Amino acid sequence: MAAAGGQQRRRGGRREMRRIEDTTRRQVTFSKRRKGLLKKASELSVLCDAEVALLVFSPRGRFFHFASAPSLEGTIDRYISHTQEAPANKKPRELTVKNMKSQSETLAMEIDTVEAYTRAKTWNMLVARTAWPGDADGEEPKQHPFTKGKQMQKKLMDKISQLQQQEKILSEENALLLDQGKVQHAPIGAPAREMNQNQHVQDIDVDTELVIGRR
Amino acid sequence: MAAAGGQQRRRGGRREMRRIEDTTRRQVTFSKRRKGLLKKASELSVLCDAEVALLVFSPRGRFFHFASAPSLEGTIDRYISHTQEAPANKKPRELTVKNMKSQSETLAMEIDTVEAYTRAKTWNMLVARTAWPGDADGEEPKQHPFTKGKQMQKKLMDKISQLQQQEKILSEENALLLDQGKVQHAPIGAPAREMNQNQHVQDIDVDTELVIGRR
DNA sequence: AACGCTATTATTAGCGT
DNA sequence: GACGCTAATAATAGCGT
Repeated sequence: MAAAGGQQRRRGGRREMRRIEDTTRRQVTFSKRRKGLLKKASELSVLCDAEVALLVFSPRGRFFHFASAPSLEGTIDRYISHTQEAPANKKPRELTVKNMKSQSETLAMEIDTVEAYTRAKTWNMLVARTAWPGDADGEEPKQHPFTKGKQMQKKLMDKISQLQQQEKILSEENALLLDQGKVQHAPIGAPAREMNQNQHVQDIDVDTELVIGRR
Repeated sequence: MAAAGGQQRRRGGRREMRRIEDTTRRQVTFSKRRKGLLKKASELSVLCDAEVALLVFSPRGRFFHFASAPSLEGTIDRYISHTQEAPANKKPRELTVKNMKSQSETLAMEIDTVEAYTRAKTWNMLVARTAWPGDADGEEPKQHPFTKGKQMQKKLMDKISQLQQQEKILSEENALLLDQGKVQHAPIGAPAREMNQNQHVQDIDVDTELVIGRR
């Protein structure tokens, strides 16, 4: 039976998982969900003693982030290290990144880390990445051989793979271009001096209104 | 009504926001919450057209991540740019967009490589490296069991739908970009010069609700 | 150890102010 | 357009299997 036009809009009901077209709603939702996401991230890190880093760019380019570690860079750095040193099977070359430690200790080092990262990233973009963070305990990333064959799932997986590839390819254009735009130079203006591990959540953009946490 | 002394253990009840001491529970919780967090991150990116990157290191050092952009590096890179360059500083995006065209051709070749590469690595990428929403494993040190029933299939189906959506969107975006060839659609360092330079109402002091554990 | 179930809270979309 | 409220779903802790 068709509801007589008076079908109220579901509150908090199931949402269609696709871009909200209405600008206002999208913005409101972004604000609310961002808050929730940051909270969740924080909770995960606290409850489970995990290191979590979250980066969010709003559609308008404003940046928000959360990091359970003292610095966002620290976690990113750890990630880089992870990718760089995972499998020894195909280690192309020792990059400068190798020298880059993890966990910043001083500001200078932090900056240095960023520089190293930039170089590493640049290199990564130019050369195919092959390092896989499969393990951290010294365990080698095994190639998975379908323990239990579920054909249906495999099919779906394949479909996903295909779609992901396409998605990746399509987006690669933007990413690649943008990256190439700045791989040329990575001059760290170094106006990041004031960054300390004051808060784990921090605003970076000028206009940003991030600031979670309490004063 | 006053609960009789027999207060059952709350299911899903309010949790104390501090590290879970019990190892087993912590691990289980980590698995569950990680899954949820990744899903949330995904939803935010899709619904609000935001670029989201999430990095998670388990206490044991295993790495999980989510990135709405094709590559995690891409988002990290964008973040670096943000920190390095003040919003006032405009970098020549024109060149970037310009390059896009010429790069598109080269890209075709790249794509082929990437495709092959991806195909080979897809499994691991999906399962071990990229923890996309729908992934529900624990901290298993090795590979993904990945054999859960219909729920899994449903997740996969959902993922497919999602990817199809994104693919469509990306196609449109790319088409638009390539067509116009000078549009400043670039989501990077979004030009917000006219945005809200004068609305400093509450730029700094906003959310004080994030404080977890108490409200 | 993992999966599924379910009670319970948490999150949140829409709306009014 | 931010804030608070409410309805309705989503997330999830504990437990059984």
